[in-house]
Amino acid sequence: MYLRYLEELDGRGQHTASSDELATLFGTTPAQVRKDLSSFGSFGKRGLGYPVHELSAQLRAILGLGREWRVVIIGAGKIGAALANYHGFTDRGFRVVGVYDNNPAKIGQKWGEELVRDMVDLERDVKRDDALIAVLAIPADDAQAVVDRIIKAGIRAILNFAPAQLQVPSHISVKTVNMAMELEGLSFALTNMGADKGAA
Amino acid sequence: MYLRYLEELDGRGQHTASSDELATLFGTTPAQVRKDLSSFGSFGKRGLGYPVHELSAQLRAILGLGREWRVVIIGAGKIGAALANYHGFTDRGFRVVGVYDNNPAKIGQKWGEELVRDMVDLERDVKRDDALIAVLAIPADDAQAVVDRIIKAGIRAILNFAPAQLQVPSHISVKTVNMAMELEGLSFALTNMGADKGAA
DNA sequence: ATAAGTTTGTGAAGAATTTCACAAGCCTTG
DNA sequence: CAAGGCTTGTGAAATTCTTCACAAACTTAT
Repeated sequence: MYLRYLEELDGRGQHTASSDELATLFGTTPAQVRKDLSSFGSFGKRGLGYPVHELSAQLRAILGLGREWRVVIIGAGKIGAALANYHGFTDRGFRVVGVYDNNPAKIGQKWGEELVRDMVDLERDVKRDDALIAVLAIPADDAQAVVDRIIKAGIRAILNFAPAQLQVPSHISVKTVNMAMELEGLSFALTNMGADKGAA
Repeated sequence: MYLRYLEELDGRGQHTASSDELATLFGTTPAQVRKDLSSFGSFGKRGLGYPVHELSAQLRAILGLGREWRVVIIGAGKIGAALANYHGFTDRGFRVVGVYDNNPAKIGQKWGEELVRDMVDLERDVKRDDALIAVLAIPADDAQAVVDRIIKAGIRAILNFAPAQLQVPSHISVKTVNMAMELEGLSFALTNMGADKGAA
């Protein structure tokens, strides 16, 4: 989150930003900003603030965005397409090296610059292309079986759009995004407005 | 999250579930489960556990899922399409009452069961259809201007896919989903593996 | 009906996170 | 170069969240 805003400021040519400015920018407190950043190092200059451009670079390094990550997308549906077309994705060094589906009607079709491949080749390709990240955009019922396969093939992180909790060994990172759940959160907020002390 | 698993158990015909069972099911502790649920009421039976079907119903009520929420989708791209096609969306009572874009090439096109409408009609339609929730899937630069417009028209909650922090009055709920950020989190986890005590 | 075996709900303890507050440090001005 | 004005970095206090532990309560078996 810090990185996103810092890059925006950097793009506008702003050279420094104080913790106060950053805090109001994304809805937190100056103390929080300073504590967060201090846990990775001492980036600011007293009396002046944080150097926007330099701090951006530092954060990119911390996040491991200096290198290229090879990504496979599993499930040639709308979600995968949205991701692959998304600039903020390729701009960060995430390169799609394969798109997979098990629907014969989709296999072989053009899909952006790639062709949709058959899921049976998944393991082979993951190993050959050295992909470490997988985007999972398939039905919930199929998710766990596919996860087991790709982990064996060498995948180490999964961005999961299937509405299912995945069982993985502890050395595998999983981030699950569930759009229905996000909307349910909004429904809750709308339903309980006023009862609470104002949900933001 | 609780609701998702309880409905799954319910579908399998399971009548009760203990906090212990629920905890292992979605990776937390029994104490956490009991504390969480107890903050909304006293649903369990001692010696037996929680009644799966009844608790599901209670949670749906708490989340405000008993009613129909009318939703407008702004931006007739892949993300909006993915959402509208998604069952977990309509099944929860979220009904799409309009899809909007400002691209003349898209306006009037068929889009699921709806036609893509012109953004200039957004305010009028939101008021007329009494939509309270908006899904924002448009470029970051346009996001704030659109948000200002739809809030004036009566929108009270926003699911935001634009990579931008939205400024809204405190009575408006916003949930921002940023796919690039999720991937950056995975990149960080991969980069810092072993240094930490094993990121889950 | 009683006893044995579970499991909840919840105060209290413990851990983690956030906020406070201020010394130390940097820049600018005169 | 010294003084005044900001802003960071960080211990300590305050708050919030999680875990512990156990009495109360329910079910089942005999």
